Amino acid sequence: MRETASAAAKPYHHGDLSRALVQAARRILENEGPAALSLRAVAREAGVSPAAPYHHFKDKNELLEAVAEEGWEQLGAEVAKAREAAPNQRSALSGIGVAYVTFARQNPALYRVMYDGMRDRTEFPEHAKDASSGWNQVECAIIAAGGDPDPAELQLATIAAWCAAHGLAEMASFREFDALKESLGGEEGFIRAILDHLGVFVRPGRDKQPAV
Amino acid sequence: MRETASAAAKPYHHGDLSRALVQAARRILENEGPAALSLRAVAREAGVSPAAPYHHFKDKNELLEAVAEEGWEQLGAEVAKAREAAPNQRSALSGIGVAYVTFARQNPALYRVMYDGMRDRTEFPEHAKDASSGWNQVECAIIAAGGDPDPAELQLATIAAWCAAHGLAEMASFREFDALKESLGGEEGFIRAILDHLGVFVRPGRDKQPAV
DNA sequence: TCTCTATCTGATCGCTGTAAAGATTTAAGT
DNA sequence: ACTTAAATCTTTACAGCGATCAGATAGAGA
Repeated sequence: MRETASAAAKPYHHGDLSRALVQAARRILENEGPAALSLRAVAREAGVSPAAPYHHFKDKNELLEAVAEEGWEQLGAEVAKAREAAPNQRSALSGIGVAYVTFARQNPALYRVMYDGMRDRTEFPEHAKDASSGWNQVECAIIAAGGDPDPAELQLATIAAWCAAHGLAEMASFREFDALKESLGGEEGFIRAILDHLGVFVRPGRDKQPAV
Repeated sequence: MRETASAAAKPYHHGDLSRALVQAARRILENEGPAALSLRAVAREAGVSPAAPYHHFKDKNELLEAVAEEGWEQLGAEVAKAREAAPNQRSALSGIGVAYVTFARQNPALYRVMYDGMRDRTEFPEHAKDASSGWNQVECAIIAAGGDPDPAELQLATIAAWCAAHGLAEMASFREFDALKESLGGEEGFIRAILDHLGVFVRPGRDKQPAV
């Protein structure tokens, strides 16, 4: 039967296309922006006919979801890196926030695809259930930062943190704020200042052992 | 003589098409969602040919901007209403936050158009410069709530508040949070809890005279 | 009245997403 | 090895989209 699509060397007539399509899509996103991301353009970029993608994705949306999925994984990895790099559990939360917004700022087209996919749903996306997901990591960091929240409180705090980071990710692009950014020591200083102002990422409490 | 958009027999010249187009667009948005909002559909809904809109708007984007503009005005009005209804200056900020998110939740398609227009810009939109704009009202409410912030602090606080509200507006649609919402007394309780958690809308300080 | 200009229509172009049918390659069963 | 079934890719086609342009129409001003 078919192998689990994870291994590479899967020479067919054109290789394992579904992966190539996602990569092509990301290349177009980076080079030409979200507006240029048509299914046909992706097929063209991958060197196949316009109809070929339909053997791997139900429709354009499903391809975009695959692209978004990769984005969420990458974001999760960035968050994890920031968490590990933090000197203590409390500052970990702050680092996560900065990492999140920085990722969004550095991959604006990808971030857009990630959220465009979410806006059509009423169910929280699957990727949040992975242990390595950004969402779970924020939860763990909140627990680790102390305060021993009950489940409802934890969910509330996580939602709040996510709202702050996402909101900032979408607001940070305006030139209008350039002067303020400069006075705060550049982009990262700006991000940190807003997140600190929102307070979610610097909760009171004692350090604890890492929960994950 | 021109009839004021009040429907009548259909003359060759519509009378006030540009307004009718915006209204048609909003009707489509409410009834069929953002995906159905094509220029041709708007023209159809307004009863004109597909090319007619181009005599009033440079392209589709310009029409959407007009729709968004109306949305921002409406949002500004809701915010103003909430501000006036507040018993004191400090609770005004909280009321503004709830009004903002509630507006976004009750007009999701319109809110989407409003922000889709923003995501392509690096300049903060014009509507923010009006005294009645939501942005200016948040600034005034922050000043009125006390704390005497210097300009940079004021800008920071306003951005932070906006991030929180926008982030929440986009996160509040997930069913995953239904149980939490219920336990917090419904949608508004949920909104208030998150915003309170983020703290922006309940800053310390004494009441002051209204600044605007 | 005649003309000018703004507005609206109709036809058209290139692009899009998607479907259906045919071709080709790999895998499975004997 | 030979046949058959399944998976993959191409070709062709269609309807809808944004946009342009030449021409029809109507109201305003001379």
